[in-house]
Amino acid sequence: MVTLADVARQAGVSASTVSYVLSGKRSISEETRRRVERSVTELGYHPNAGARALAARRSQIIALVVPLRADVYVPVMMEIAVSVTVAARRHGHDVLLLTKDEGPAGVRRVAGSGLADAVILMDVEVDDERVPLLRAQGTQAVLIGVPDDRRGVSCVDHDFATAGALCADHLADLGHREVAFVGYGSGVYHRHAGYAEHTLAGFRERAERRGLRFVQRPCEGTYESTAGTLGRILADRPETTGFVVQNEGAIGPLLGLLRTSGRTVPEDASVIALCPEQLAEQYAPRLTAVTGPAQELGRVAVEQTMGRIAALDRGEEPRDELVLLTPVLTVRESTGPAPRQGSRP
Amino acid sequence: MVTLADVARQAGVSASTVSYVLSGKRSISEETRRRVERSVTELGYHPNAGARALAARRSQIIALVVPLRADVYVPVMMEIAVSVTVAARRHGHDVLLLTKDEGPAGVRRVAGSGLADAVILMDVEVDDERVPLLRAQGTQAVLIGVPDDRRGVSCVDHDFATAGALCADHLADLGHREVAFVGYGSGVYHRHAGYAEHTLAGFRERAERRGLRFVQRPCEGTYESTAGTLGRILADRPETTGFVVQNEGAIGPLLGLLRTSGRTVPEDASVIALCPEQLAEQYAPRLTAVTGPAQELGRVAVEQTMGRIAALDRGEEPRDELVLLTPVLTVRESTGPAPRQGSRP
DNA sequence: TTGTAAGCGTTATCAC
DNA sequence: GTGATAACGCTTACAA
Repeated sequence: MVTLADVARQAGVSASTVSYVLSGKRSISEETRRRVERSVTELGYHPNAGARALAARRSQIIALVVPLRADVYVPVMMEIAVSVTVAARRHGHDVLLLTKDEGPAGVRRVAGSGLADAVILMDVEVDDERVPLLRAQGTQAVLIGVPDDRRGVSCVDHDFATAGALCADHLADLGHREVAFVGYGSGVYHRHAGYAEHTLAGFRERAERRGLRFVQRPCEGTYESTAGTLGRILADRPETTGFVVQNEGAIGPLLGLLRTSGRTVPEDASVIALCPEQLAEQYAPRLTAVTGPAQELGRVAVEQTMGRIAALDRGEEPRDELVLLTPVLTVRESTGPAPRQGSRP
Repeated sequence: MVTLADVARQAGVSASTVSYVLSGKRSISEETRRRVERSVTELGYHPNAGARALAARRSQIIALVVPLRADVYVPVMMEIAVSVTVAARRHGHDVLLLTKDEGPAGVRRVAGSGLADAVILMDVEVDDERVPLLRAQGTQAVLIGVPDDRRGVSCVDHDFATAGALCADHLADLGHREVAFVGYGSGVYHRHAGYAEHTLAGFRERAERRGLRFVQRPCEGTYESTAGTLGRILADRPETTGFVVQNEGAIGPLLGLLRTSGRTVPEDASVIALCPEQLAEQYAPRLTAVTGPAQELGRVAVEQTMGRIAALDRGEEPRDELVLLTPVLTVRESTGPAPRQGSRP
């Protein structure tokens, strides 16, 4: 193994000079710099990560905790993980992959041992038990998701309220007057999951402002529950022509059931989904959808992480940020102008 | 930060004793062990990862290189990544996530700096440029996939030949006599991608042995190419009743086209896919499919990695293994008995 | 069974 | 602009 000392010897300078050439933390004469850089490449020197971490008290590693089971749509999770990795590399950091099933212990371990300089958590719960631990440990952390108490950490998430509002606007723009919001199972709302509540609130507020009549119905996402949900909607409000679906599991069944009930999409009924693009593209007809920028999520999380570490290096207290990313509406084939009143039998 | 010395002081023993209690590398009296363990928990001691890596010359980290783009079906990739992480933890190791776009440089960096003790590569090409580098560096490596020259590394992959054979057997068992293999685009075969060639060879060999008549047709996986492929098959061999599809992109189109051509699956034509379970479950009808055990792939890769590291620790030369995992055939709704001869118009 | 001490390869503080 | 040198926190012969 090639060490700093080896490079120093062959370049005819001291070890500290080599170190400073590499870190750029003090001015070096052109002459010396060149000699050192030459030796570095000639010998194929790579600074030892352990030694560096020990001396600098920084590992240049951030830990990323991913959910073990696919609560999130898996390709999106992967997209976030990869974008975190790529962004971290741009900042000279590497990413350590942890699974959520290690629980708080995993976070304690990597932060406590100095293995990671900071952690990024995915799949955050409103009362996530890892957050108080992070705070107590003084571990720098960024959450992808927003817990109730976010003191001591930074957060980034989709702007669900805007997502909901975009749906209401789009349907209103198309002339729909009577619409339905097919949400998650009622359990999700009972535990006050932020993404579900904010979406609904954003939708509701905008729908009211635009003068839409609407119903909101929970839905478990199975075929049966979707059938039940849709049946009730059509029984209560037979004039409903616009549907907003947030529950990904309900999309397929809903499309099938609408067809079965004799309604053509988008001629008789418009459907707009809150889901990833990949998913929206996959149905027939392809779905008009509101989608959050998954890669941005990872990139911003890394920026926030770096910001916190930098603050610490300057001896400042890191700021607890909250960034909400604006989703975009992509119009595809599943939405169209509202049918004329009474055109259905 | 709590250090070894802190623990030693409060337990009234030397630093090395604490170290040995923790590593179990020499026998310790019950009395001492208890005192040390008590201090460890009381003080909340976590061994410093950098210091440990520096002194032990082992980071207890393995690097996992994942493809950046979804050449592989993403959920499966994620499943493998997670299973690698979980398996590594069981062996006291952590996983560093690298993306393939860093190329050979990434591998050189993490191994050269001692950041990782070994690397696991996904998405391996037959003439992968990272393999010679690994060999030259003496970096311990395990590949998920099999390159042409696998000297100096261990490999684990699906047993594609068996997968192909299982397809032939199943169709033969159901009484089909005339079958078609819808493969990948011809480019894949021209560059001799192992998974494609081995599957086809396994299928062919077994089909011949079972007396099946068959054609093999490449297919790019788009709707248009699938239409072309199927059209040619039905023109050349109108009596074809069994289809094997390896190209995931071609599955949806094929099912749609068979329907359009007036053939009902599985009454008129049987379709068997080589794909992940999740995908097979997702079509209507649900697909009979041959699937490799993705989680096993990750687990075995980690076992192989640990084996190589252990060999090194014993001063032995690590053995270059090749493990092929047997896929399983799951019968679902897309295959059935061959229709009676001439039952089609 | 336990202790002493010499590294491991960097970084960073002092000096010059 | 450059060079000694003392940490950094742990592992592991070597002694006792």
